[in-house]
Parts: sequence; structure tokens; C-alpha cells
Amino acid sequence: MSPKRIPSETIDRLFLYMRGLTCLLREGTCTVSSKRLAEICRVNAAAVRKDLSYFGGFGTRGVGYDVKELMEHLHRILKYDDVTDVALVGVGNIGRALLTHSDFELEGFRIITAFDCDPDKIGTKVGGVTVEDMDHMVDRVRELGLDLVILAVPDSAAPKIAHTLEKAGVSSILSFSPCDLFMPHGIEVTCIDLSMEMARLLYHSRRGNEPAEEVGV
Amino acid sequence: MSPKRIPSETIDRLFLYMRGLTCLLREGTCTVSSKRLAEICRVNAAAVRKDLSYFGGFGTRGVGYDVKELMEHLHRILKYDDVTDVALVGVGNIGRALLTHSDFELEGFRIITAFDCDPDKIGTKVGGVTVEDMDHMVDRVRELGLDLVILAVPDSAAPKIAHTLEKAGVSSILSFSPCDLFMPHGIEVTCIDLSMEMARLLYHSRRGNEPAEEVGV
DNA sequence: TAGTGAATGTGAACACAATCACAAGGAGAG
DNA sequence: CTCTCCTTGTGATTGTGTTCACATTCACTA
Repeated sequence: MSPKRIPSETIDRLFLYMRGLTCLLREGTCTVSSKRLAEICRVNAAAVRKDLSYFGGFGTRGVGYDVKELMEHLHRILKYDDVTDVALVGVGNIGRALLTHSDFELEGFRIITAFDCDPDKIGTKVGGVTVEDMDHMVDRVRELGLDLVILAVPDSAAPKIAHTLEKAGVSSILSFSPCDLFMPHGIEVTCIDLSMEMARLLYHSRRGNEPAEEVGV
Repeated sequence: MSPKRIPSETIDRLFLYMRGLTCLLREGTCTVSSKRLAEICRVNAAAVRKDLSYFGGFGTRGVGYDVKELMEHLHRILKYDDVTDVALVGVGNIGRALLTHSDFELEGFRIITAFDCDPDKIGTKVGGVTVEDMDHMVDRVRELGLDLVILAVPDSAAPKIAHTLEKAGVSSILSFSPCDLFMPHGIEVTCIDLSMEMARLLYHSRRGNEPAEEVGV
């Protein structure tokens, strides 16, 4: 269908450009060159041009890219318009952070319901969403026809809930618990493992400070 | 110093292996083949072997890797032993999630202090750490000699605080707000942008469901 | 002690993405 | 209208990481 295969790295960077453009727009900038956008996103200027050119010539030679127009193109390419409904399981600290974050809808999804097993939380409203009883999760997810669920529960509880969700017909899970052997194989499970990310960052920041140490043993 | 350059992807994967091994250990598994570990971490088996071989032959031909022994090697390579002290700025939902997470120390760092500007929070204890007044941040960070700070404040407040921290001598910041033009250039700022990650995931999960649609325009 | 089966460790081939370098082309000045 | 400047868009090149395929080596058995 599309003439050339588009590298997955390109797609990932488009999200980055969108972020950068949002900042530029807030700042009142109307036009941006690939060089400037590259600086902001900390990538190579040629990469910016090549990435954008996969989708058509959005720029004007000698001038650059129109910020607003480019954002509209990316908006369409990244499907920020199709708002997808998702459910949240686990109204702990991370769950609450997600529920009270207001901009998700601008990026293409909406948390329409949340589940927890704590009786004190059930029935309360967090960020405009009423917390429902976890026991009703399967029925509700089926009823609402949800495809994607966000899992923000304690690590030990994650695999069991994930299996339940698989049975409920969910096709992908975004989990804040580490993926492990006990997670279901039939559906796509993506993990944001905060402690792994932190360990990674720390390792790299240490490397940065220790200029020339040997790496092996 | 080291004979061969080690790909950064290899380092990143080591953290993944560590995760997988932790699960195997919990499960009571003593020995694991590259094939099995690759399945768990969803990577190629040859990659597992090659990655590990950069650091020496940890396995036994015909048998596999000893789970416990391999974990010890990775532990040392990834420097999980050097516990680094870090500060947290912003005791909102994400901040609280980080403070109450208990396993960070096992992965090489420790949040030893937290700052917030809300008088109701100052002086309270969250996850064993007392919240201090943001006004004292610079002095305290200097006093404690901290190098890495975690920033979990509203997006709009992030740039200003980041600049303040730069002046306080901090060398890297992990921010949960999007990096933008207003962030300092002198220090390393890494961002975990939850909403960007979610948008990415959503895009990919949609792609997964729509097998053969064209990509362009 | 020799034979068998299994999984490692690794050179070579491949695939993919980053970068370079330049031709093409629009905008604005005079 | 033409000339110059500037930035895009893109073929070619380089660099890097992934994957393959197999020789090597170990444990176990009889």
C-alpha cells in the first residue's frame, strides 16, 4: 500500500516532534527549521527531514516547516483524533496520577472507568471517574467493549488480573508491574517498569560521570 | 581499556535479563538456557548469548546458565551494589508512588529526601522520608552532595525547578514532565513522559489490530 | 573411557537505521 | 526578472546491531 516501509524509529520520533512542536506553539513560534526542531528533540537534523518526508513534503525550501500545519499532519498520522476508551485497574498512587492527568484525551485516549478492590475506594470519584468494584471488572469490560486496559496494581497481583482480562477479551495491557513468566501469552502486554527505568538511568548517569573506566569484569 | 565496545542495547537488555532471572529465582528454577531466557524477555536467543559473552563465559555448554550465579554477575556489572542517594522533588501522586515503592534499594538507589511547596505536606512522612520545604531545596541538595534528582512536579513548574537544581550542582535530572525548550542545557535531563508513552502504545496496539492498512497520508 | 546429546560462544552475513552531502527549489531583494 | 540565500528532500554511504549457523565443549551414561 505505502510505497516505502517506514522505520519504527521514525514513528517513535514523530511523537517526540509532536511534543517539541507543542512547546514551540505555546511559545508563539510560527515556523521552524529541521535544524531547530532537531535541537529541541535532541536528534539529527537530517533525521527530522527524512522522517517527515516519508509522509510527504510538509516543509518549504528555504523557509522551514509551519508549526501549526506540521502539527496537524502529525496529529492525523499519529491518529490523535480517534479517541480510544480504556479502563484502569488499580487506583493506587500511579492510578490516581493517571486519572487526574487531564491531557490524555488530546493524545488519543480516555480512561472511562476504574476498578479497585478496596471498599473504601469503590464508589468514590477520582478525576471525574467513579471507581467500580473489581469483582465487576470482567462484565463491565465486556459490556463497554474495551480493548486496552491499564494495570496499576501491586506486582504480585498483576499476573492474576492479567489472565482474567485476557478471558474478558482484552487485546492489550499496559502494565506498571514488571512483565514476568506468569503473564498471559495470548495478548500483548507492555510494561512500564519504573524501577527498571530508574536503574537504567542511574547506570547511565554514573557512566557519564566516570569518563574512562573499563567495562568488563 | 575494554577489548570490545559494548553496544548500548546490550546494556539495556541486561536489565531485562535481571528482571527475568529474578522471576526464575522466585519460581525456584536453578538453571536456564539462553532459549528460555530469551522467551521470557522476548528477545532472540543468540542475542542473549552474545550479550552475556561480552562480559565472559558465564554459561556451561550443554547445560545453560546457573540462575543465581548469573544474577550475581549482572548484579556486579550493573552496579546494583553501589547505592546512590537521590532526592525527590514533588510529592504528588507519582512522587508518593516512588516513595512508597520498597525495592529501589535493591536496584542501586535510595530516595533520602523529598521536597514540596505545599505546607500541608511539609513535615509529613511518606514511605519513611520526611517531606521538606521546597525553599530549602538548594541548600539541602548541596549539603547532601546529591547528583541525581527526580522531578515529579506539574509540567509548568518543571523548567524553573530544573534550572534551580542546575545551579545547586546537580548533574542529572529524571523528570516525569516532558522535556521542553525551557529545560536547562547544561545538565542531563531524562524524561519519562507518561502521556507520550501511552500515545505510543496506543498507536502500536491499534496497528496490531488493523493488519494491513496503508501508512502514509 | 568412549560415545551421545545439548547448549554455549562466536565469526560471518545480513538488515536496518543514522548520517552525510548535495541537487532542487522557494522567497525575497534589488 | 534575475540573482542570491537558505532550507528542504533524498540518493549514497557509513556504521551499528541482529541473526544465523556451526564448531566447541561440557555433563551424563553405560
